[in-house]
Order: sequence, then C-alpha cells, then structure tokens
Amino acid sequence: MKIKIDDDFDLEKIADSGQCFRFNKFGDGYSVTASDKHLFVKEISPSEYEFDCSKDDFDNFWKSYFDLDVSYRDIRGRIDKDDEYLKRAAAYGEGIRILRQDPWEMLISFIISQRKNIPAIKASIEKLCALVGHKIEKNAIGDNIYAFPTPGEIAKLSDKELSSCGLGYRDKYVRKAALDVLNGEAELYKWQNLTDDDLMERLLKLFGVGVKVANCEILFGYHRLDAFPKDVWINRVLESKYPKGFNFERYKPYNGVMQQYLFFYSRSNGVAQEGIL
DNA sequence: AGGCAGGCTTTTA
DNA sequence: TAAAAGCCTGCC
Repeated sequence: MKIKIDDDFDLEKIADSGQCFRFNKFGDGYSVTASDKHLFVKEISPSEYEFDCSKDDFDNFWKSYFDLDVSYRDIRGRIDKDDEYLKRAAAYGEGIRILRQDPWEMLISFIISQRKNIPAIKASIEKLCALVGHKIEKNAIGDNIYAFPTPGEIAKLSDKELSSCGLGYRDKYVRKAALDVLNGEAELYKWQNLTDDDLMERLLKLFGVGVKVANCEILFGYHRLDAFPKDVWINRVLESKYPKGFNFERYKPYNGVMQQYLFFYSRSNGVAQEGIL
C-alpha cells in the first residue's frame, strides 16, 4: 500500500544508522525484518513510499515500528543554532528516525554487538535467526526469511550450535539472557513500567550487559529517546568536539536522537573530515 | 568501596 | 595486524 510521509524519513540512513541489524537494501527498496514480521518497502517519491503489507499490518505494526506519530523534523528544530558540529551532524543525518523495536530482540542484538563491527553483528544475528528462528516467508528471490528467535528457541540450542553463530565469548551472555527471561528473572515487558533509573539498574544486573549495552537497550528496545549510549565513536566526538561537555540539559528528553546524528556523522568520516583522526 | 589492567572470541578492513 | 556500538574478573 502507498503511504504518504511528511517528515524525516530516509530508508538508506535508517538502514545504516546502526540501530537495526535486519534492515537491508534489497532490489530497489529495503527488506526489513523485526520480531516475527517482514516487510519490503521502497521510496516512490520524496514523500511517498510503497509498503508491501496489508493495511492491518501497517496500522497495527509498521506505523509504530517507524515511529510515525513523532516529528523528527521538530526534534531537529531544537538544535542550538550556535552548535555548528551538531547542526552539520543533524543535516547529514536528516531522515533518521528511532525505530520502535522489540526489547528482547534489542537486548540480544546489543549483547552480540560488543566489540564487533556492524557487518559482523549482522552476520551473527542472521546466522542465529536462520539456525532456530521460524520461517516467516520467502522473499522475491526465494530466500527464506526467519523470525528473530524466541528465548525458548535460543535456550534449547547446544553450546556447539550457539558458537556456530560466531558469538565468541558472548555466547554465554546470550544463553543466560534467554534463561533469565524464561525463568522470570528478566521480565523485559513488565520493565517498560519502571522509571529510567530502575530500568537501568535492572538491565545492569544482566550478565554481559554494561552501561553501553544497557543504554542501547533503553534507547532502541524501550524507545526512551533520552538515553545516550557512549561507544568508541561517540567518545571521540565528545572528547574532540565537546571538551567542555555536551549540553544534555538542553536536549532533554531527546538526547538519544542527538546521539544518533552524532554517531551516524562520525562513523561516516565526520570526525575524519574534521581532521581529528 | 571503587578504580584499573588484562583477557576474552571472532570478524573485518 | 589492529580495531571493532564492551564486559567480566581479579587485584589493589
């Protein structure tokens, strides 16, 4: 179905923004897999998109997934006119949105992400999905599309099967997370009702989850747009561009959106272009 | 107690 | 060979 979108919306930038790992260029559009849903979507004009799904699927899932009720143009409009670096980063990243993704899928994805680059993260996740995720459908060229595995599906994997996904030392973190969800130790969906501080505290107790991964989970899995994950790229930006400190107070409650612009810009040679590297 | 160094698996460039 | 959307453990 054809959807008109009058706001920031750039499929290529979202795909490359590092917040999702099963969102890839496919033919003249993008193949998007989230939880147990799959979508083919393409741009047909700057404000019109073809979503290859039913109206029910769009209304009940994809509209929320793409966070279409929030104006990212307005959020960009909050940027300090005197912050030249953030202005450039946001102009470069115009079109990025923060997707509403599943807490379980994000938790496992960002546990896997630690000390891996994005292609390696994607490869590991896709292997895991193909290994135990149930088949959703076939795409246009006949490849199977697999749902993200449930906690039960991951828990029943042998050590050998898990390690075949290239998880390395993270395999035990992934298994423990699945077991914690199954035995009720980690009630990821109930945690949506916790305060920011309590949510962070619970996440940090999970094996293999530190401050960085917890912030990614809070931003991308719980869609709390103020969370500001600090990875190696962001730390370089903060050190070189904001030696006196980033103005977190000003951008509350949207610091996480600013983080995405800074991350995307720095990774796309933004920092190198500034002569820092 | 809280901070820090070293180790960890694998993939990518 | 170094670096990659880091975290855990042990030592001080």
